[in-house]
Amino acid sequence: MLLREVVEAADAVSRTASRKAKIGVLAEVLRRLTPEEVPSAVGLLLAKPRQGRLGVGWRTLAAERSHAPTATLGVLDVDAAFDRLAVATGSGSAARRQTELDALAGAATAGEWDFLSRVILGELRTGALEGVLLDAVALAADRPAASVRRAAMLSGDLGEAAAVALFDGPDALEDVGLVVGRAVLPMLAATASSAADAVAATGDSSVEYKLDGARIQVHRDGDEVRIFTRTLADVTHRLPEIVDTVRGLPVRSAIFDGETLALDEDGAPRAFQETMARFGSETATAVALRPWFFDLLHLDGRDLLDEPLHVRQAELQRVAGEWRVPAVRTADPVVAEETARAALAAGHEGVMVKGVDAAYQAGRRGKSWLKVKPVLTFDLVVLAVEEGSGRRSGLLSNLHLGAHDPDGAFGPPGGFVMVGKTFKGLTDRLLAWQTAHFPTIETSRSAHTVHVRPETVVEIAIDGVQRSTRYPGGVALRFARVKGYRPDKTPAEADTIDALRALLRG
DNA sequence: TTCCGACAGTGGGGTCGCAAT
DNA sequence: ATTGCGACCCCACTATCGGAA
Repeated sequence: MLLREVVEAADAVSRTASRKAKIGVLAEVLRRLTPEEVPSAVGLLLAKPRQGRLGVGWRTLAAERSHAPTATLGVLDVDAAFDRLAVATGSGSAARRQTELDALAGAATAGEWDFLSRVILGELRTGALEGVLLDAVALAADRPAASVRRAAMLSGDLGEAAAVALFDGPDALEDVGLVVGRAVLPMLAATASSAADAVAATGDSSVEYKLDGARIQVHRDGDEVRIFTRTLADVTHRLPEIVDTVRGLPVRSAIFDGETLALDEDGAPRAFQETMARFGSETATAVALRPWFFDLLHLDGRDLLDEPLHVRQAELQRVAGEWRVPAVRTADPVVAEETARAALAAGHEGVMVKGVDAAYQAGRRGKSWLKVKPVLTFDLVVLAVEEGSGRRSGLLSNLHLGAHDPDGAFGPPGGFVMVGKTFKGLTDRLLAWQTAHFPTIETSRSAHTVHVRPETVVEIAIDGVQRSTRYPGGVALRFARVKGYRPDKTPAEADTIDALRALLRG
């Protein structure tokens, strides 16, 4: 298939808001692919190349390039070019990447290059990603969407599931199952405002400590152990101590779901940043990571995915009890709240509340898993606003937030110290208001940023703060979002940098 | 007819490795 | 040695479509 056909389909998908129409367009393209084209075409349509990330970002793409007058590139030509980009490494690789990009751009029309650029950056913005494409595969292959979804989630690869659905017959699709050693998409959680509310929704529940680390999925098959992240990257080589731990468990084969984090000398959890410094490093070993498991998807030849949580937990307790996340089974909101308080007192993030009768829904953000974390709010002052992009083009979106510095510890007394940005929590109405308001108090303007007089107070919710080298106050907001503007407050009444810094020591 | 589940999009801070400077 | 880029950990929230109720 020609790349042009994929690009035209993507353009058609962009032009309609109707999901059914998007699905129809995509299904038509999928039907015309050959088997060997399916994984790369799916990679293009999801802006997730089959090869993974190509080591090319917006900066590398910024160079001016010339294009072909007519469309001759095939889907497999692009796939081959992506192969060459993905393997470019070592001294001189940046120049080789540029050469390769020049060649690809030169073989593509201007419209095709615009599309390929978005694929390479990983942001197609056509309003169709995994969810929509999965339905399109089901339509094109005339198979139940649930079967395609299950195959995609259990193989961790929609491209592979699509190829099976389209070409290998109904039985082959149903036969795609859990394989020890092959990563499965992890189940995700929705948010609840309190442990009591969460238990009210999930009934008989497992209330578990929510740890502030990195998600891990650990597979063991005999002596072979593999560890995957939430996005299914293989990080086995970085976590030898977890490999050893799992090798020591009394199982032949198993798939564990859990979290890993670093503890300090007293056994208290270290800051997320310290866990990540170890988790992300190829060489650091000074800080040990330990696993905490909360689910078991497979044990000694038996898939447990469809078993209720309490059955999976009983098996987990039996084979890896000492590595389990602390958990309390209850339907009592009072007990759930007590557990949440205990989790926080032990230095953890909050709790997860899970219905004990629910199956493991790979890749879904279901209502049977609810996360509960405390929310803090602060009144801060807007220092600047950035122009939005995509659907926020033409609107002032991302706010620069400052805390009051009455004593001048980080600048002139009575000034404001930037502590973070946020674009979250804004409704269309607030975006429109911001866009009208901030230019009226503009002091200067740089490329995409309007700097303003520090007189607009906004209430911001955060999960906490972290140490920062980026911001002058040494502290940055974590997961900041707008709750609403506070026209009733003056900038002098805003919360102080000291109040935020105090959270660092909390 | 109204409600709500699932999705897509919009970006946030921090950390690492690596190549270029 | 330092800097900039890219990948990837963590993540919240709103708008929208279309099936469920």
